[in-house]
Amino acid sequence: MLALELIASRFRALSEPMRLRLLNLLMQGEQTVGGLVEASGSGQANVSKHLALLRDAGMIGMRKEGLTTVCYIADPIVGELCDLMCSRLRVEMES
Amino acid sequence: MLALELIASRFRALSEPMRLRLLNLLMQGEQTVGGLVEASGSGQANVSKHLALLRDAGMIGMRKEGLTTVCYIADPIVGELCDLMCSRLRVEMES
DNA sequence: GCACTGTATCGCCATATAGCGATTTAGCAA
DNA sequence: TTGCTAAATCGCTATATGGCGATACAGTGC
Repeated sequence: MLALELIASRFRALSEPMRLRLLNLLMQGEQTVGGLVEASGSGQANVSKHLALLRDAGMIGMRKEGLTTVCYIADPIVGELCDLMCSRLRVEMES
Repeated sequence: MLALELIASRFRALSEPMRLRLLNLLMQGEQTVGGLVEASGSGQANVSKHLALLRDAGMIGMRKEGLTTVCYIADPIVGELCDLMCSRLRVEMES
């Protein structure tokens, strides 16, 4: 895959509100898929698909623990990118 | 618009290879739409649409100069985000 | 007025994907 | 084995969007 496509695909992983919500929840600590379903207010199938996409993008990790699957932030870039974007938006709001 | 949707829409603006290419070209200095069409190797209609999207996302600015339209990077976040993503990808490649 | 040029926009098609319910799969326990 | 639960996957629909050619619009010069 070309570099630009790789970069674009990672930005695309951050381009859905529901995925940002899931990442935000995970930034408070690791959680099970079920916990994320409940906390996000979305359907189980959707959350599962979004999490798989985030995993494929390398942003989160998942480990099986018996019946449940635990998710956690795997890429430190996630917080940095969101902080950068958020602080920039704050600047624009104020001006 | 909710904050998460705003943030998501800005990441989405960065989620297409062609738009990253246009931004990369503009990081070398401002250019006309026609110059970007030629340099990008894409069609005029597509480039125009991508540029309009980037403008709506606040990432570039455009000013009319006679017949031509000159585009320029308007948001300093563009370079930072791409640098961050690129350096992170380099780290992953090496490991 | 007319012609020419640079952009923007339109109409179309193909693809991607978010969301939903239903189903399947995997692991645990009786 | 059977049942139960958590998660993944399937099938589907609706929507969004990238790319294309054609067209419309706007600014310049004749």
